[in-house]
Amino acid sequence: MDDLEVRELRYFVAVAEELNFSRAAERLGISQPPLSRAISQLERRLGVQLFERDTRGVAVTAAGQTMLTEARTALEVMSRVARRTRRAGWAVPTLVTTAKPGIASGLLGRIVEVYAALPGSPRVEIVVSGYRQQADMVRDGRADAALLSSPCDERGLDSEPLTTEPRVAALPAAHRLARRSTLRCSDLHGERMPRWSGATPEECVYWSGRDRTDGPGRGVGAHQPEVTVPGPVVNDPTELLEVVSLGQAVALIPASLAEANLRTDIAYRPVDDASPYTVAVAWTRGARSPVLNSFVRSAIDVTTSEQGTAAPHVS
Amino acid sequence: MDDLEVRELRYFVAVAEELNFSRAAERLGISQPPLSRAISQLERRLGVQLFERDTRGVAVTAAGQTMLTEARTALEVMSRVARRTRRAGWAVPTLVTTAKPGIASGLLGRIVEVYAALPGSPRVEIVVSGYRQQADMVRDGRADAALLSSPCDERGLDSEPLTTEPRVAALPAAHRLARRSTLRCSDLHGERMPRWSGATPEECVYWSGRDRTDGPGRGVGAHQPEVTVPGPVVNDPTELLEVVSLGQAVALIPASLAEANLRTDIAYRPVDDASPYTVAVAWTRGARSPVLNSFVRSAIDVTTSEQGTAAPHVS
DNA sequence: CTGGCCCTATACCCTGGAGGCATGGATGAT
DNA sequence: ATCATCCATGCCTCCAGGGTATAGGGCCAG
Repeated sequence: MDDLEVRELRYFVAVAEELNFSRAAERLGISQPPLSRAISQLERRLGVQLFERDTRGVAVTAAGQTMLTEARTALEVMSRVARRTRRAGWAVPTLVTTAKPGIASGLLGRIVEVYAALPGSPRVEIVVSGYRQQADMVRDGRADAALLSSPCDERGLDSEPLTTEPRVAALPAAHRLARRSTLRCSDLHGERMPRWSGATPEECVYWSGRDRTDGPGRGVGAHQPEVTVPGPVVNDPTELLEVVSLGQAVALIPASLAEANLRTDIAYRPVDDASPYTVAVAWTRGARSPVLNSFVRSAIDVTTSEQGTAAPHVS
Repeated sequence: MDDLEVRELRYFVAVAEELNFSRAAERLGISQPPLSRAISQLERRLGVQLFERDTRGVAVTAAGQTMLTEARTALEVMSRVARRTRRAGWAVPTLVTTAKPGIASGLLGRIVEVYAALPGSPRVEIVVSGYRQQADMVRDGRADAALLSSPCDERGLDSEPLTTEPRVAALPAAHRLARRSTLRCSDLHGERMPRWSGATPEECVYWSGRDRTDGPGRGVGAHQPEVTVPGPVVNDPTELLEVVSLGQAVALIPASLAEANLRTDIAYRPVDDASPYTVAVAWTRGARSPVLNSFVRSAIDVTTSEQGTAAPHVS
């Protein structure tokens, strides 16, 4: 019968995240009583109890939990509508692409160069985005396509792999593991791993050699708890290597990065069972306009032609 | 800055579909002037012209076209939030499944039987749904899982194939093609094909042997126009065979249906290049709760064990 | 036990905006 | 020329979302 409104979802999410009506109200820029009322009305309309109010704080019920995830995606989709439409209305049709710093100026730049040379291709914009922002930018419509470096959260996106390369452990030259010629993920358990600035401590596990994404289909995999330890925060690859060199952490990095930074104070060792480092081009699930198609095609063409001429990896 | 509201999206979609403000307003249950104003405001807020009003009717601009698709999915997601949450709030946790009539009572019934016997499995409900409603029911949250018979529109869903079987042409015994031992899709061009009640004439092509779904990834396929002709409307398999027997149409049906209905007045002939008839279990993209996982597992188990003992197909 | 403290819920008022009604203006059909 | 059709504008009404004030109920310090 009655659909929910965006406002209600925002209110609900705020309360569910703050677990406190007053703080949530403040965050929303309204006062507390209207918020209480709105949530009550919401619960009454849905006929479902979303929160367990027990006088000292608020808890989310099971139903509230499912609503929370649903509401988050719904809000995402709603904001995407506006962004996409605005962009579609631009006088000059523009394909917006994004990637993280190193890739944006390198691979993405080359792809765009090839793509822009095609007849009929629109204006292309390259946005450099920060830590793991790429997927979100595509999801909420700020970008049409992105180069993602795995592992990352590809929910809601379609993607096509471009390059894949093994990952190696970067160790201080004097590290005990540096004497081994190859390693396994389990060898790194207990080691401190650098965090990219912007990453939460939990996200550190992404760099511990396992993919976050569950395998599709039958892979009904339970996650094994990771036992690497969050280490110092770094802003760029140079900083990361510096931290390793100082013995403050151990990092898993793509082989090409190791190649480009051969140093006597750092030992690079292949990690056999680490998930490979891949770069993929991604776009909104289901969006397959001609413009997007030919961009994806360009990305594939550029990487396959480069792959053949690439230098051999360090061993 | 300012997010759109659900109401605005509904208004927009109504106008875009009706291409007429008055009719759209009527459909929305409001009068025409507020609708005009709402759309104007929407355009002003987005800074994008959505409609081309040229005094006699309304046309959708390019930007409006993209907004239309975005808005449709957004509305879908919004209504899903409410449905899912309501369902999650039920006192008795329940897994809702759906399939079309024949499959619901047969395969789905057996799957549910197996699943319900598992320890810790919740209450299961089987909803019988009509023509191609299954995917929509999962998309909008009325069902958790569905058995889809291909070809069908799986956008927004994850799925896992269960059974696959060839499709055969059902021909009147006296039909000229009945003298051939095998056919190809092109042989059926120009033939009348029955329509399932509820299907639009265009959807008739789904039964003409080609898949609607574009191949994923690099398959940037253009659709070939189909040249089969919509025939009489039928409600169930028996009716379909009756129509064929009377010489009013020719149908492509799964081999098992042919097997179960061997008749002297109908000839079944394999069609070599028809896309196979497959049944898949599908669920909302990304939803992978333990409950859902084990249901999918049950579905796979049941079909793989049945597949081995299945009777051989007619030839 | 009691008085502050920290929550959320209730009561009451006020205002912005959604919607109805009447009408204007433009264009095509007859 | 007249009418029909269709979208836009102006004006009014009314409700729901929001603010302020306050009540009510646990928790803790003294």
